[in-house]
Amino acid sequence: MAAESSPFPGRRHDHDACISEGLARAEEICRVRRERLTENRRAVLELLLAEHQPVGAYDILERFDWKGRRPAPAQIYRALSFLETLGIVHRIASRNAYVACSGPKEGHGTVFLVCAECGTVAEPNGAGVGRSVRELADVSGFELHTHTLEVTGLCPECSQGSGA
Amino acid sequence: MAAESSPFPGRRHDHDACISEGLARAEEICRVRRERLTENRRAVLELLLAEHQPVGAYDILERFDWKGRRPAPAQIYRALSFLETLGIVHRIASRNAYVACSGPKEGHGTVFLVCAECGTVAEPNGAGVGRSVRELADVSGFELHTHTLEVTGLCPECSQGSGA
DNA sequence: TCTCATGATGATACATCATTACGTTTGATA
DNA sequence: TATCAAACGTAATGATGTATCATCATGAGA
Repeated sequence: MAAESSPFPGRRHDHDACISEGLARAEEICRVRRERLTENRRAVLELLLAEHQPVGAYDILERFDWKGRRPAPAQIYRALSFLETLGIVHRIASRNAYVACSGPKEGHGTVFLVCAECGTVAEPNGAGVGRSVRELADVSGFELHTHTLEVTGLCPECSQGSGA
Repeated sequence: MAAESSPFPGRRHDHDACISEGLARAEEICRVRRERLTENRRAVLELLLAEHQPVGAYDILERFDWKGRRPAPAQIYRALSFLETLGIVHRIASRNAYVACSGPKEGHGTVFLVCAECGTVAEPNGAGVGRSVRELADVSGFELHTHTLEVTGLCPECSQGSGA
C-alpha cells in the first residue's frame, strides 16, 4: 500500500518528539526574527502540537489550565495569529479551527488532508498541486497571491477500518 | 494577454443572462430532483446571482427586502444550505460567505479564484488541480471525498489597474 | 373532498467564533 | 534608569451559525 510515504503521523509515532521538535522550531524562528515566544504563545503552541487535529479557539480556551487562570478569547486569538505569522500554525477555514504544522516542508501551509472520521490533519508536500494552481491562475489571467486547499476524506487508519 | 480564456465575468458581460440562466438551471435541477424552489430559496439565489462576489449570510439578510419583511438568520441559512445541496451555491470558507456559481462546468465547485481587491470570484475549470489532488491523496494513502481550493490574488481587471 | 404525512416557514432564543478597546505590565535599549 | 513599543488582562461587543417549536402549505391517497 501507499501508506509508507503517507504524511499522516500513524498510531505509534514518537509524539513527544513532535512536540519538542515543534517547540524547538518555533524558538529558532523567533530567534531569527527577533520575536518573543512568550509563555502564552508557547502554551498555545504546545497545546496544538499535542494534537494532530484542528482545535477550535474556544476549545483551546477550555483546555487552558495555566496557573489556575483561564485567559479571555482575545488572548488565545493573539497567540494564534502570532503563531500563524510564524508559519507554524494554520487555520483550517472549513472547520474554524487551528493546527500546528507537522514539519517545515516544501509547499507547506497550503494543502491539508483532513480526515472526516478522526479529524487528523496531515500536511503533505503540495508542490504538485502548487504547480497546477499556478498554471490555472496563469491561464485565467489571475495574479496569484496565496492558496489554501482543504481536502476531506479518510486517513489511512480510518479507511482501513471502514471500507478498504 | 491570457484574459480571453479567463473565467472572470468581465465588466460588460450580459449580467441579466447570468441571472436568468442561473435561475433556469436551479429550476431544472429542482424539477429533476423533485425539490421545490420556493420563494425564499429563489429570492436568496437571485440575490447571489446578482453578484459575482461572495456575500455573507447577514449581508443577504440586510439586502433582503421581501414583502416588507426581513427574515431571521435561520431562514437565510436554510435557503443557503438547500442551494448548496443543489450545487449552485458554494460557501467560501475563507471568507464566511457564499457565491452562486457561474456555470455547470467540469471540476466545478472545487476551485475558486477570489480577487483580494474587488472580491470577484471565478470558478475556473479545476480538472488539472483535481488530478493533482487525486495523485496527492493516492500517494498519501488518503481516501479522497471532497476538496475545496480557495485561491487569493488579483483578477485580470484589478491586476491591470495596480501592478502590470 | 377529506385526511394525513411531509416538508417549509416564522419567530425566538441561544451557541459559537472572533475582534475591539483600553489601561497595565513587561522587556529591550538608549 | 528613563523611555518606548510590544504583549498582556479584562470587559464588552460584533459576526456567524443552530436549535426548537408551533404553524402553514403541498401533494398523495382514501
